Amino acid sequence: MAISFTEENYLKVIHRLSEATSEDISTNAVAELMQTKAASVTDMLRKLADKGWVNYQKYQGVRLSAEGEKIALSIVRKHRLWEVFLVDKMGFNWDEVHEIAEQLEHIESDQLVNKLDEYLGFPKTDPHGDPIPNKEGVLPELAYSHLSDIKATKTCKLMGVAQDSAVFLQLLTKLNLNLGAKLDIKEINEFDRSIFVSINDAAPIFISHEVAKNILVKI
Amino acid sequence: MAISFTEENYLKVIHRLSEATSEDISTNAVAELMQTKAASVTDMLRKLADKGWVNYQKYQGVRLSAEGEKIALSIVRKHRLWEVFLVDKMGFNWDEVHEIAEQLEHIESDQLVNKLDEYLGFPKTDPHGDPIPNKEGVLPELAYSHLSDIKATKTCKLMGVAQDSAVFLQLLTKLNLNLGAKLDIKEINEFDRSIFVSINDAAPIFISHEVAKNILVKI
DNA sequence: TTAAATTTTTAGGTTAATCTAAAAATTATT
DNA sequence: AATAATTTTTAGATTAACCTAAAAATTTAA
Repeated sequence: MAISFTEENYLKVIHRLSEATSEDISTNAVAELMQTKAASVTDMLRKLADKGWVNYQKYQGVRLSAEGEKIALSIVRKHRLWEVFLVDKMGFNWDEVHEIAEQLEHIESDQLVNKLDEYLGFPKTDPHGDPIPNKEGVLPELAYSHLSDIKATKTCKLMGVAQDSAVFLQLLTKLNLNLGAKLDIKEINEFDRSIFVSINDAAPIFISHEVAKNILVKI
Repeated sequence: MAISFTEENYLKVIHRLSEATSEDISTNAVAELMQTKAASVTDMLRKLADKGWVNYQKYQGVRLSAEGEKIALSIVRKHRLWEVFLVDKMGFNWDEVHEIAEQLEHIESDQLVNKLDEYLGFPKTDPHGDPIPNKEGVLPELAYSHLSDIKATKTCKLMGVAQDSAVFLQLLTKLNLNLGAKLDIKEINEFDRSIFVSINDAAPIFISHEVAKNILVKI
C-alpha cells in the first residue's frame, strides 16, 4: 500500500517512543515529537489504524502493528545506513548527518538500500552507535550501559550516544569523547553525580550527570 | 524561499522543454510531461510566477526566469550526480537509475551535493552522456551529433543518448551500444534511413533510424 | 468520591495540489 | 474574415495534512 513521507514519520516516531516503554503511546507524546498538535495526531492515528499499521482505540493510546513495526524498522535501517555513508564516505562529522539522513530515509528502493549496505561493509551500528536493522528487520543486540548508571570506578569503552543533537555531539567531540574512546572512571561524586574520568589516558576531567546519561558504554 | 517537490518538478520540466526550443512553453506541453491536466498546470504556473521563478502571461506560455533557471539546473545537477553514484558506486545498470535519481534529486543539502561531486571525481557527464552542471550551474559544452544526422560513412564514438527509457537503454545494452563504443558506419540506407554499422569492430548490424535518432556521437 | 486538572477527541476551517466541466481566448481552416 | 477546432483558463470540488476552539473522556487530587 502507498505510504506518504508524513505517514512514515509518524510510524518512525511511534516506534521510537515504543522502544522506551512497553505501554501504549499517548497522543501528546506523538504530537510533541512530530512537532504538531494533538488534534492532528488523532486524525493521523485513525488513518494509520485504517491502513493496519497501528492498533489504536480512542483515548487508549497507540502501538505499532506487526506490519507497522516492519515499516518503521525499514526506515530506521535506511536512516542509519545513510548516516554511515555520510560519515564514512562523504566525510561529514557525526553531528552533521541527522538532518540529511531524515531526508534520505524516505528514498524508496530496496535494491538501493541493500547495495548501500553491502558497499558500506554491512555495518552493525551508525556513527552514533545505534544498531542498524538487517534486511529482515532484525536489530543486532548491543548490550550497552548508560555511563550514568555505572556505580564503581572501572574502565569502559564509548559505544554510542542516546541523543543525536548537534550541540551535544559537538560537546563530545570537543572533549575527545568519540566512538571507541577508552574511559577510565576515577571517581563518582555523590553530590552532583558528576564523574571524574580519564579519556584515552589523558588527564582526567569532570563530566556532568546530564552528559553521562547520554553516553552509552561497554564495560 | 521554500520550494516543494512538486514545484521543483515543474521547474525541471519547463527547463527540459526549454532546451529544445527558444519559444515559450505551452501549458499542454507541461501538462503532458507532468502527467497532469492543463487546468492544474495553469494554477501552478501562476504560483511559480508569483514566486518569481517563471515569466508567465496567461495564454502566452511560460519560460523560466533567471532564478528559476538556477533552481532547475541545481536539480539537474543533483539528478545526474546521483545517477553517476548509482552506476559507478552502487553497481546499477544505466537503465535502472532514472527512477531512483528522480527521488534523490530532491534531497536538499548543498554540502552533500558538492561532497558527492568530489567523491565521484567531478564527472562531466552522467551514465547516459548528459552533461552535469557545475557548482555555479554552468553546463560543460559537449558538441555531440545525433547518429541519425550523419551523412557519410565514417567512424565515431558513442557519447550519450537522447532518451532515458529503460526499454531503449536495455536494447542498446543488448546491441553492445554502451557509452564509449566505437561505431564504424558502413552504409546509410536511403530507403528506411537505417544504418549498417560495426560496433567495436564486430560484424556490422542494422540500426533503425528510430534508434539512431536517440544516439549521440562524437565524430 | 466528587471536583479539578489534564488529555484527547470532535467540529469546522485552511492550504497545496489535484480534478472535471464549462467558458473564454487563440489558432487554423475554409 | 468568419467560423471551426484547439488550447487555455476559470469555477467549483476533492484529498491530505494541518490548524483552533470547544466538547468529551480520563486521570489526579482534595
